[in-house]
Amino acid sequence: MAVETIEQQLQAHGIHPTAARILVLQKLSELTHPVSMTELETELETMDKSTIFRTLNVLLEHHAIHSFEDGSGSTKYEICRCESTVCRVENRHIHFYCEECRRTFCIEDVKIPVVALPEGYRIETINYTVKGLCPECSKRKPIV
Amino acid sequence: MAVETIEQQLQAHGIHPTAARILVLQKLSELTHPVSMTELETELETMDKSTIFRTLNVLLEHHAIHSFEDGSGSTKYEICRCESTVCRVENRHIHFYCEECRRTFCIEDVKIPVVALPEGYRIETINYTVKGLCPECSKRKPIV
DNA sequence: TGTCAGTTTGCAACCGGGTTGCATGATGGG
DNA sequence: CCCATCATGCAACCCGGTTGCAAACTGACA
Repeated sequence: MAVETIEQQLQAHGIHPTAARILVLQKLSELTHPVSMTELETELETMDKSTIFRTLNVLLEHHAIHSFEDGSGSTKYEICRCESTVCRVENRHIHFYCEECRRTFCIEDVKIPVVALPEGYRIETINYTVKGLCPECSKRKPIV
Repeated sequence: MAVETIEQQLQAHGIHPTAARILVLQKLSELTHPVSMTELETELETMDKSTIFRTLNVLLEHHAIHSFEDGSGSTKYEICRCESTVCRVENRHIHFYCEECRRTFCIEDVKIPVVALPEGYRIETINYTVKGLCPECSKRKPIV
């Protein structure tokens, strides 16, 4: 993807660029790890929770960002770094949730394996999250 | 697995069989689809929410049942039908969540694809849930 | 069989993520 | 410049999940 401003990214996805949307997308593009709504709330103190909520939904609907559940109890959001405006599910990477330190990792190198479903199912998105111990915590904990 | 009573199943997993635990496991073994805590609550009217909650956790800890997040917002539970008392992740089937009718389907025939993670990660469990439209709803909705 | 410690359960209250209604504020087209 | 429309903040709410505590139960031992 060519270098472009946040505003251009929004417009490319057909989203009317407002201050809130620029700020949220900006923040998401800065962060190197997926964040929850609550984390965004603390990052963007000036912005109301409901605004963040609605902004994230707009970004999601227009496929400017992804969301997924990692089992931490709160949905995580991350910017979509696809070339095109539509991001195919097989291009998305998997995530790892550490049950010890409760951090969520992007495993950029590993893409979501796509299975074949029985006739009739229409796939919209796939959630592939591995849970366990991250390398750091794994070292500290003995093998059972 | 040989035919055995719910009580025996509990004991096989090292769980002290109490009335509540038998009822919950009983109910889970009857149901053919994964259920949320709330659904269990309505199924088992006599039992308190907190009891169900704690019971599910006991069953989970002892690997008598599985849980997973389907993106509906509430965790789903289903009985573990593995031969052995430990259920390997590659034997588990995937789930499909219909965004239209909000039902969760077991796709028994399709097992969770297991990926290789970078050095250091210790895998405990994998959540693989496909979201989209189920065959029924797919028929009713035009292709975009 | 009675007693006691440890376990299980129900009740009530709580927490926090997510969601909504409503009123105000910004925006862009005519 | 004005109005319709969209975006935002505020406050309240909903609901799944969680916890503290006291009462009920259970099982081991005397």
